[in-house]
Formats: sequence, structure tokens, C-alpha cells
Amino acid sequence: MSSTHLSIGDLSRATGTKVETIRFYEKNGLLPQPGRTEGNYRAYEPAHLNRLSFIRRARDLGFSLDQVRALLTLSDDRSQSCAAVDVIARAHRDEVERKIKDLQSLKVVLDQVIESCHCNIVADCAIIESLAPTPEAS
Amino acid sequence: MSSTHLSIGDLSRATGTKVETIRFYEKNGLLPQPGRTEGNYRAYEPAHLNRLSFIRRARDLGFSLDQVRALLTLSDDRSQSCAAVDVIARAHRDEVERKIKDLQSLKVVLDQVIESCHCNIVADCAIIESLAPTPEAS
DNA sequence: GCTTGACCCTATAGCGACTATAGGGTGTAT
DNA sequence: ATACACCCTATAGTCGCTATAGGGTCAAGC
Ligand SMILES: [Zn+2]
Ligand SMILES: [Zn+2]
Ligand SMILES: [Zn+2]
Ligand SMILES: [Zn+2]
Repeated sequence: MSSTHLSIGDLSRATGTKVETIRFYEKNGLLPQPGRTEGNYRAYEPAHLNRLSFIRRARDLGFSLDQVRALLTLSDDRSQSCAAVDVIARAHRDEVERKIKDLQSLKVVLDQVIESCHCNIVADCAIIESLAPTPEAS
Repeated sequence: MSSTHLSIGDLSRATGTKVETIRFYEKNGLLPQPGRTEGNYRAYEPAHLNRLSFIRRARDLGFSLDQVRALLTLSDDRSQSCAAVDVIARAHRDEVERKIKDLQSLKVVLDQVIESCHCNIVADCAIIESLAPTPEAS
């Protein structure tokens, strides 16, 4: 009950997280339930702010909430081997890598499709044609 | 009522689309409602197959369902200018480009973070540290 | 003392694009 | 007759929030 308590709005401003999102993290077990004031307001400790910052940085790096949960659990048990941390981070990086490759080959196709449109009306549009099923063959 | 009718399973196999997804497209106005057999089974015409193929190719290229709907409408009105088609395709390509760039800069950070972990226990783990809020500064 | 306004609360529904489940009916082959 | 593949509707779940409805709390100003 010291004066160091923070309101949900304080956490929101400090981390750039919407208030609803903070409540969402609590409901989903990422952020522990804080104490309450007499008026039933959430009263956070500085540790909550640290934890929320951690969550936001991990989310900014694209980790899923499940991965963030796992990273939080690992970071709480500071004597453990960090091999599990490494596994999560590498799995995520691999997925990012895969997504980049997928999008790059997608862009190649989109570039070709867009480039091929030298027409005026939809009937001749090469973009539409590239989507339509083989128009001549049965 | 000719013998050319196709069941939902036929469309599913022909396009690699799950049956539930086909029903979902119908409910969301992408695929027109087909006739029904006496047993209340959907009975598709070849035109439905063409339309579903169109949808799938557009989805494979990453267009949103809203974009697919717009492309379908445009492709139905074959005398129209294809400028609107071009706008949709370029907007989508620009977004793909943006996503690639975002993921590439994300990957740079992830690579750095992962590379920095030469530790054994979580207490020293550079990955966890990179997520935790500045540990010394208040 | 009373109102205004910023802030907070819970509970619920919505987004996109499906996917899965429950609880049935149909059609055909053996 | 019964097994089985297939089909039907309706509803809820996924992910990571975001938005809404319908309230309660608290400090400041008049
Ligand atoms: Zn306290
Ligand atoms: Zn064109
Ligand atoms: Zn027919
Ligand atoms: Zn480490």
C-alpha cells in the first residue's frame, strides 16, 4: 500500500500499451493479477511494469503469446540453462526467415502479373486472366 | 439437373479447398449459392468450379477476401476499364513489399539477439537481457 | 454540495480467414 | 441390414487484440 503503486493508465503510458490490452494480458496469464485499491482499481508494483515491458519487447520482436509466456517462465527461473531460450528464439527466427522467402517469391509473381497488364478493359486484363482458370483448355 | 453437377466434395478435391471453407465462402458471398439435390446436397455447375478456382488463386497470391470479392465483381463486368484491377493488385504488392521490409529488419535484430547468447544459464542470457527492461538504470 | 470530466471496472462481441465440433441425414455397396 | 463415406446446419474456437455497453471512482472547480 505504498505510494509506488501504478494505475493501469500509468502502465499504459509507460509502455505504449492500450489499457484493454493490459487487461487482456492479465486475463490470459501473461501479467499476474495486481492488488486492488479500495475503489477496486488495479494497483501495480514496479515489477509489473518490468514484466509488461518484457512482454511488449518480445511482442515487438514477433514472438507469439505462447512463446512470450515460455520466455517469461524461463526468465523467472534464472538458474536454468538458457538452451530452451535459444530454441524458442531460433524457432522464431526460422519462421521469420521462411515468411520472408514466401513473401519474396509471392512478390515475384505479383510483379509479373502487374507488369503483364497493358490492357484497357477487364475482358483483356492479364491480371484477371492470371487468376481465372485456364480459359481454353477444358 | 444435368449429369455435369458437382458435389461439394468434388469441388474440394478439384481445388484443394476444405469443404468447410467452401461453405464459408458461400456464407460470405464469394461463391453463389448452388442448386440442391433432392437430398439437399449442394449441386454445383462448372461455373462454380471456375469461380472457386479464381478465389483460391487470388488467396494464394495473398489477396484478402475483400479484395477477392472486388476482383470477382470486376471480372464479371468484362467491358469495364481494368484500372480498378490494377489499383487492387498494386496496393497488395505494396503491402507485400512493406511486410518483407518489416520482416527483414526484424530478422536483423533477431540475428543479433541470438548471436549474442554465449551463456549457459538464464541469469546471464543475452537473449533474455535484450527483452528485459534496462536492468541498471532506474 | 454538486457537477464535470478523466479515469477505472466487468462482460461481451467483433475482426479475418478459416477450422473444428456436435448432432444429425443421405446414398451406396455388401 | 448395416457399414461407411459423404453431406447437412449451427455453433464455437483459433490469435491478438480492439471496441462497445453500461456502469463505478475520484479529484477539481463553482
Ligand atoms: Zn503493493
Ligand atoms: Zn489489366
Ligand atoms: Zn444445373
Ligand atoms: Zn542465453
